Amino acid sequence: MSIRNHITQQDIATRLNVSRITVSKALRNHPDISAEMKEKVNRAVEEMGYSPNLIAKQLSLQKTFILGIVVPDLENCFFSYLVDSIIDTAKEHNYNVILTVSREKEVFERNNIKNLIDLRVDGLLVCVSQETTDHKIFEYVRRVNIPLVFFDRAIRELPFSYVAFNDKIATIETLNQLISAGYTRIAHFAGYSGTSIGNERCNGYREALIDNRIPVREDWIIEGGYEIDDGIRAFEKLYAGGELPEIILTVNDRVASGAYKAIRKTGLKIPDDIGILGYGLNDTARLFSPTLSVIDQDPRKMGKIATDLLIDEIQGIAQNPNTGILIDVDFKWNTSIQKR
Amino acid sequence: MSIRNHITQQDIATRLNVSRITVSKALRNHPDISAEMKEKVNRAVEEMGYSPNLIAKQLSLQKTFILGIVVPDLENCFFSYLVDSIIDTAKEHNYNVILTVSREKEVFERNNIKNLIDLRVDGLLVCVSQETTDHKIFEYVRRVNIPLVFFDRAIRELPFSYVAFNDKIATIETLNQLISAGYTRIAHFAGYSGTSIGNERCNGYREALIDNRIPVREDWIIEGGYEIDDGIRAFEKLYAGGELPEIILTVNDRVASGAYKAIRKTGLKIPDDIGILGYGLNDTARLFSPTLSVIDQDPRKMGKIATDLLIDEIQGIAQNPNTGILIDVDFKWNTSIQKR
DNA sequence: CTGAAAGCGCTTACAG
DNA sequence: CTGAAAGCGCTTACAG
Repeated sequence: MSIRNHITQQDIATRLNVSRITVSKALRNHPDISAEMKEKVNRAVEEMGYSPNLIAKQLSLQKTFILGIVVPDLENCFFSYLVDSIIDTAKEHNYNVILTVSREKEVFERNNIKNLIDLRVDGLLVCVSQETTDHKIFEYVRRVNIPLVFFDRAIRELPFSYVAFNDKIATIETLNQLISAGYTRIAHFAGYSGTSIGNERCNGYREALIDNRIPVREDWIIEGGYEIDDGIRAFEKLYAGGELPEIILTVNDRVASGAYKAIRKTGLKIPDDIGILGYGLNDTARLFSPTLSVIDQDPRKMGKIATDLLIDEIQGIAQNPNTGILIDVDFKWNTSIQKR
Repeated sequence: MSIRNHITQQDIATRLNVSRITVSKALRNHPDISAEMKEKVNRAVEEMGYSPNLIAKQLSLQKTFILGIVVPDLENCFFSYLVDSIIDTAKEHNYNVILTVSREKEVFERNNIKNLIDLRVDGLLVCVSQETTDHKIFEYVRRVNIPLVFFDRAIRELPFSYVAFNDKIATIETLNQLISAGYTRIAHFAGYSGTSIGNERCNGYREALIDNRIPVREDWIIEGGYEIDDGIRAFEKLYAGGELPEIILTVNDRVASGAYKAIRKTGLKIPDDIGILGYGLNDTARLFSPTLSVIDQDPRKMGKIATDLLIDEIQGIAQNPNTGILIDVDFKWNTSIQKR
């Protein structure tokens, strides 16, 4: 066991022959205290290596300047970028961040939130796990009156603010752009229609075609999963069907990667013979060769908006503690689709 | 401003008509207290929605069960995997984690560490920024006697433990394997020789060739940077040289991606005409088509080892508070290099 | 301009 | 088996 060597305000006070209150006030630059006393205190702080005990401060102020985060999965770069941006934004406002991971498990999510409440974080940022159906823990959050903002995935019927991407609109706008450029034969490697992400994107795809009076071919909507192998399987199925589209819209970059592999195997060339685009991060897209075109979901933008919103609510600035913000998404036309 | 509604031990005590000490003891399962009293307390906890104030507990225990992390850059998947594994391991031991990012800036690093000390974390995990030259903050950490473990990048002359990859050995073993398979013409797209990573890897490359009596061609060691464009430039330079190697060893996956793009542009095929491998994560490598062969640095392994070591030091179990651990690295022979 | 008192919510010897 | 006392290191009215 180690013994910590921390100087306290009392130590400074005894050295300077004043009371600890004087030191406390001097440190907070209170008008009560003379400039020269503050000067003396600050010098002592330097010399003695004083480190203010924030735990004690938090206890007496009933405020921690800590935000609690719950993400489902840090191995997803999307979330790590997001967390990075949350930390950045929090820091601007002098908040620290305790990070927890739910691994998409409802139990972990619940325990993490409970733990963060016990730690008396000033606010919570949570991206709900895929499993979550029970709302009890969120009702508890409401009851103890801790501000919470959902990001990316929200439970919209609960009285909390949320920030999410406008996937459907983004899909429609992107496809409009491609269709205006002359593309009409577009297939979709979809996620599962059971998930909200898979659904939103697929609905956007359908709507865009219908809006442009392009018939929706059900055999060109291949529902799979979210992994590389799903992309491989989907393309094999499409290829077996005989007739090929000009462009494939994949539900994420991993599925796109699978499609690349499968396409390459047939000897077809991207983008000459077939074009691809996916939802994802432009940074990841650039690792692809040729660079994958992406409906670019900017996690940093989301992190900043969510954090600013939360801090506004903590500080009582926010007008409405139940705001929903949908972020617009940009399309990055990269070299995986020929310009026309 | 919101008013928090937290139940305290006192609230439970008044309801049960006992003193707060009795409640405190019951909650910690102290032998002093009767089973039925504990029963009553636990029921009250449930009914009243008691959330123990960990801040107060930390203050009186002089222990926070919080680890402070400083990473240079969360936008690097390597670090986010690492952080994920740190969080996992910390949780196993009932520790929470406050995460900070230095953005490779010495000032931020120093401020983050100071802030974490003020927050009275029980221990520190830090990956030193590229800029860092001043050791003062680490001497301060030593003086206040807070356990610290360096990971990935360490300042070895300081009296702290560290965990790092054995890049040089890994390079030599990987090249030995390729050379035994019959490859002898191997080029290297190196990082900057000024950085320890660039240096270690390049030295390993040279040593492996020399060990195998293969002449080192200086025109096949192309020093560049760590980005996609550096990979493109490097291959263009190599290609302009006329004679091509059988295999290129790139300093990371981004440089490998650049090489893929440049190679593809010339019409050459991977792996038929030329093979590639790089240092990196196998997960990222799988996005490449064909899948990039990697000297696979497992960040999860590093996170776990570093965290276990730190917690051992916190709990006074560690034998030697100045241990150096070098982690072995595996080679994943994927489809970007033909099997022979 | 300086300080004494009370409090934040917990824990830990110690006494009965 | 239960509780009174002192303490963790800070802050904030209030009094002088």
